[in-house]
Amino acid sequence: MPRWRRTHTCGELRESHIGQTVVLNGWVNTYRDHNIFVFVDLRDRYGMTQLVFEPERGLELFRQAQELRSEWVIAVRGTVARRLPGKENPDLATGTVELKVEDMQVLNRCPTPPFEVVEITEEAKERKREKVREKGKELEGREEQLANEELRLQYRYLDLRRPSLQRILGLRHRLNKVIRDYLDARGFLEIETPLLGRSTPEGARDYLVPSRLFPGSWYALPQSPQLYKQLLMVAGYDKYFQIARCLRDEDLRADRQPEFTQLDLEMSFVDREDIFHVIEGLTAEIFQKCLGVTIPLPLPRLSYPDAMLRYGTDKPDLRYGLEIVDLCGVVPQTEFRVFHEAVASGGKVRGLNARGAAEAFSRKGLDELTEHAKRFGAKGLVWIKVEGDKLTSPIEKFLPPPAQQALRQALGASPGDLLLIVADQEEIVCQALGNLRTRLASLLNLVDPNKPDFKIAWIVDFPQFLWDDEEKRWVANHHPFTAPLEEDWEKLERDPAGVRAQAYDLVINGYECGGGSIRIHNPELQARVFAVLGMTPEQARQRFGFLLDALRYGAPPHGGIALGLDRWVMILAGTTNIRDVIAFPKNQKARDLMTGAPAPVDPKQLKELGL
RNA sequence: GGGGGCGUAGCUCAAUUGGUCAGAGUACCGGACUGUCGAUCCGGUGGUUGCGGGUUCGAGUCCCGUCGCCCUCGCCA
Repeated sequence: MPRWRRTHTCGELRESHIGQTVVLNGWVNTYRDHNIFVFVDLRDRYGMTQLVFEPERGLELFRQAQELRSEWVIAVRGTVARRLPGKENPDLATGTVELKVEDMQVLNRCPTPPFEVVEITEEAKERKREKVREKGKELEGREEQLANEELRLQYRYLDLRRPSLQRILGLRHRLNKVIRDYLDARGFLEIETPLLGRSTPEGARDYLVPSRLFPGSWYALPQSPQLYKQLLMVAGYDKYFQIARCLRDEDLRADRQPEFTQLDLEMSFVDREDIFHVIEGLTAEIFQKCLGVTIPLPLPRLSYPDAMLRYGTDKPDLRYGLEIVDLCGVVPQTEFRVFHEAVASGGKVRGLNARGAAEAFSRKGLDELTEHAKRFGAKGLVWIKVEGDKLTSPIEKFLPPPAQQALRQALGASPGDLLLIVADQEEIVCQALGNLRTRLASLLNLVDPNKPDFKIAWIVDFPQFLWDDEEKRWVANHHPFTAPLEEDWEKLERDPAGVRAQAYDLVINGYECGGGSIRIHNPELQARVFAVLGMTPEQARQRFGFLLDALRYGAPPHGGIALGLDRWVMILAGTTNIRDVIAFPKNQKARDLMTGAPAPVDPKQLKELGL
């Protein structure tokens, strides 16, 4: 091999190397056999270099070159040469030179791959289109499309050869490095915590691991290192972080995998502002070093109630407006029974203004919007088209002139606008309008996928508890160790719904990218919170005894946050599919199509585990 | 568990209302070609239309079931 060890990578050669004898190793990306020349684009993760084979270098070598096929692995030795004038390839970083091959070793052959690994850049496509146009031919409808994702996941090692996936994994590496450097420079310690732990109630479904030595007992894989990091605070490791794998046995989504990675972080002797400060600095650093984008600081903050009112969600996409407006004040002037009934029964009437969108939606389009709203529990959707000084709507006859005037004013309506209104219980109004808002943004192309735009905000003042109608009890909104706002402590027992938590989420472009809180460091307060959650002291002791004990042994005030790194990479990379940012992801049923996991095991293994 | 979408050649897709429709591009194989770069040109191989059943003179197309994949609701402290 030493004779064939590469001297350069496939992305490296430039005009300065002209005349040098070099060795390249890589995969055959494409080959072009011209009878008297063979061109090969040799690819590795650094780039691509054009190889030229000519018969005068030896017929044996040339015949070998004609045999080359996609994805063969080869080593070549040759002389770097300037390309002929006018034959440069502007799509390649190495496009001014080529390698005149003098010797070659086929390191491995490859059967015809199940799908093409070759990736054509947008620039190359555009150049091709231009060429076709010059020749006066019609542009053929041949657009590159990726093979079925199922197939690509099955042959993940082939799909991962694609430059765009290699770029994303490179970005992911860079993100990890920026985080480690940033936190290291500020005195944080990276500490690992166990994967085999104890199952805790509340929260997501655990992945369980049977114990061989204690038949019938189980470890749980961590949903997050939450408890351990609090214990580290008690232990005096006042600035901790970990890039930690977390596992939750819940159903998957486009932005959710059963195993994912968090930047887990915790600090002692801090309040919310200290956490914000660290994370805002880190956020700016990440965007600067990964994308060269400057994020203005401090980051804006939005209270949970405000977010719910204006955007219908606690993770609003702030890249566009379409803000929701409360219209309860306008209802008395209308004669629409549905509005009056909603308000009378404690519900809300709210709407939003899709500016200039009246033309964009036909009757059919409006029906589709209505269907969309209904999917989230709304009984209907009121639409109003603003046409000059006239309002066109199915409920027009219930809107006397004063009501029309008031609606226009409340929603800031101008001619050409489309107003959409939902009346129902508040939760449903929020869900319906919140989802309508994102739907409209997509239909109206309010977000340009090719123009990087990052709107980052903190969501604060979450409620401490939510009522679980199924279990008929209060559940922790964030988690049971979150500290309530001090001024709300007195409400704990008499008005749980009114207790605000010292919790915060970090939202980027509509994705929840982080969440954390100031924790409870006082065992009495912790016991009171457990009580609200319906846990008896005995249950609390049984489940979290070690934490309650630790809090008694000199726990410092502390708090922290966890960032969902997979989602960060998604946003940095501009993809909407979490599988694009994980080297070996699971499919939607949590299967690994490449290895076949999960799979049955040998009965012998089960017997050893007492199963 | 519910809702929606998809499944046709190795790959990406097409195939009026059920009626020579099983096709195109690409890949692959063979040939031509003195500078290509998604090479081009000529020719060829390649299909149990996911699987099973049904309706029909006739099913890729309609019906029922089933499997797989994607999106989504529930779920995800």
